[in-house]
This record gives sequence, structure tokens and C-alpha cells, in this order.
Amino acid sequence: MFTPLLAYIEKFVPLGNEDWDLLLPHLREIFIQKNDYFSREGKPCKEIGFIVEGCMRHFYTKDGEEKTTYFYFENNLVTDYLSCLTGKPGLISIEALSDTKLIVFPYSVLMQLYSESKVWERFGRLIAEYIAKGLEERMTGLLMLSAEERYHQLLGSNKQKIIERIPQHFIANYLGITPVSLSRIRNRMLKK
Amino acid sequence: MFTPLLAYIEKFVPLGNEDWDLLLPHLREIFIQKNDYFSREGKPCKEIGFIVEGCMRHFYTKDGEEKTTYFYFENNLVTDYLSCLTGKPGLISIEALSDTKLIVFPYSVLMQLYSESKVWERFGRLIAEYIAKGLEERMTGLLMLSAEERYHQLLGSNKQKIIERIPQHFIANYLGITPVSLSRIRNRMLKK
DNA sequence: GAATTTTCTTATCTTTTGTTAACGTTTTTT
DNA sequence: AAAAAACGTTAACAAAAGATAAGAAAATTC
Repeated sequence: MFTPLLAYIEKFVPLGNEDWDLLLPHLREIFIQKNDYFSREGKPCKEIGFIVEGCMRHFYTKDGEEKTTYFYFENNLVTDYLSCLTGKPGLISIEALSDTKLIVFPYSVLMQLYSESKVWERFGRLIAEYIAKGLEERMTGLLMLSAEERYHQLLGSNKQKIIERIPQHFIANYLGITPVSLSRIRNRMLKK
Repeated sequence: MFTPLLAYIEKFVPLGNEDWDLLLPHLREIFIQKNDYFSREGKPCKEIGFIVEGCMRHFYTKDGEEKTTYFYFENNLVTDYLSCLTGKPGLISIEALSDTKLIVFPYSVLMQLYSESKVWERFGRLIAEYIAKGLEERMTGLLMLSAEERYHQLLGSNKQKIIERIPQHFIANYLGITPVSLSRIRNRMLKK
């Protein structure tokens, strides 16, 4: 039942039975319906989720409008990382884009594991490095590429599933532009 | 001689003498003159630096032009983190903006320490988390704030030293705009 | 399956941003 | 100290992006 999470973790570190058993009792399976929330702006996020099925969007609110800045898919962790790390209320919300099945556990448990086990501490480092790597690539893209180039990059990436499932105005936000601009970019592409 | 680095590390983890002694033999003090490089695009970055004095810029080249995207100051680590993590050639260069005094050590040594000592592994996690936090905040700014808002934020931040020492066209790049646009923003501010 | 809502595109207008170039100032080099 | 290079501002024009609204298509709800 929890094996997809185990497989994910083992992409980072080899887990002995005794290590896995430290986490196992704290795992729960939950379901979040489409349009319901995993984490809400203003509330501290205290859980880590692993998406077994479904997808979610990460967005913040500005001037009353929602701006989607990230997506989460199957076989990936989902959390308001910043809120977990700082313990402060989250600046963003995470909402299910479809009915979603998750494995969740408290961040406090993970912190506990960091102290108890060398393997888990290493996992914590590798995950943080993995996240930093992703953010750095994303940020470089925002600074050095035009919106059009970013869209092309997105189309050519392994994130192509984004395109298939996600409404376009969310993708526009992800690229840092308006839906109208994205529509124009798509239009231009057709003509070439 | 190396105490500023020790103090920096101890902001993350308490270091016993035996932990510090693992790193100490690998530390070197180096000087990089203004306009010389710490790391170069196309070459793997294999060293971590700690700036004792001076400052540096992090930039990439696009269409033959340099785009500055980050700055490093005293009492902070400097490295091409992405290149260190992946082992691949760096996409960016790091150049001294003034004569700079650094303490450096090989990334390979740090990785070795991660395996040898629980304290160092924890340090690696906390540093990675710290970097991820910074990147996330920066990226959120790029996506949810206008260039003008970002400039105001920069002025009001603890990074105000950036403003004092750094040529404005570098700051413009940092904000993701052209120098001309930044000049207009500044002009508008005067009139208010 | 009809009605409603959501999503995407297109058009128009406005604002912002980029580009290029000129000019004065400051800094660096020699 | 003079010459050269780098820097910041401004202006004029072009290109891109935002705002708004209208309409068509698709998806959802009832």
C-alpha cells in the first residue's frame, strides 16, 4: 500500500528495513477531492504528501486573484516546503486539480527521523538538494528566457504531461504571463 | 585565520573540535582580483568558497551578452551549486566585483565529510534547505511582483548593500529587466 | 439533453518594456 | 593630466504584453 513512496525514497537512499519501519507507523493514506486543499495560505503546513494518483496546483493570491506557480504530479512529493522549513504560516495554497490519492506523514516525524538515523538525515539533504536544483533551473529560465522560449522549453520537457491535463490559464501563470499572451504565443506557433 | 568560516558554519550546527579538524586541513586562503573568476561557464565547479572580504557576481551568457543574476557578499558561501551537485560543466560564471579574499575547500571533501560525520551531514541538509528557501523566495518574487515592486523590495531588504556597491545595469539584470527600464523606474520614484 | 459554467481565442486599445542612440558624468587606464 | 572606457539618464520609435470585452467551443451541472 505504501510501496510507491518506498520506491521513491530509494531513488535517493537505500533504505534498510529498520529505517523504513521508523517511518511506516506514521504513514496515512488520504484522498483529496478535486478543488479541495492540501494546504492553505495563512496556515502552517505541517505535513508532507506523496501523490499516488492525481495532480495538484500550488498558487498564491495577489490582489484577490489566484496565481498558479507550480504543479505536482503522481510519484512526487508535495508540500509547502517553505512553511515546513520555517514553521510559519504558508504564503501559498495547494489544491487538487483532480481527485487525488496521497500518502501523508507529519513533517515533525521527518525531523525526528533526521536526528535518529543517518540514512534519513542523508535523505533530507538529498531531497533539499533536489529541490534547490529544480528551483535554480526554474529561476534561470525565468530570468534568461522569454515567455515564448519558456513555453517551448515546457513543451519539450518531461513535464509535457502538464500541457495535457492542465487548463491553459494555469500554464500561463506558471510561465509568468497572462492567458491572453499565451494564446498569442500559441497562435504564432501555428503560423510557422 | 579561518574563524569567520567556523562562525558561519556554527550558525547552522554546533561544531565539535573533532568535526572542525576534519575540514581544517583542506582549507586554503585565496585572493581573487577584481574581474577575475571563481568559476567559469563550461567548466565544472569543484570548490566551495567563503567570502571573507569583497563581493562577486554570478552571471550567464546569452547571445553573447552577460546577464547577472546573483550577487555574493562577505560572510557568505559562494559556489556554482548546480555544477557541484551535478558534477557537470557550469552554465554560469562567477566573477569578482572587487578584490576578494576567500577561504576555499573542495566540494569532494565536503561530500566525504557528509559520509564521515553526522554533524556534517546535518550541515549539508541545512545549507541545502537554506539555499532552497532563498531560491523559492526569489522565484516567488519574480512571478508575483512587477519589476518595480521587486526593486522596492530590494531597496527595503537587508540586501541594501547591493544597491550601494553594484553598478545599476547588474541590478537591472538581477531584477530581470533592462538598465533602461530600471532607470525609468528610478525616475518615476523621484517624481513621487 | 438543455442550460450553465469554464475555457480558449480573437480583436481593440492602452500601457509597459525593449531597442537604439545620443549625451553628460564618472571612473579607469595610460 | 589627458585619453579612453564604463555608466546612467533621457528621448524616440518599435515590439511586446496587459486589460477588457465578445464570441465560440468544450466541459460540467442539473
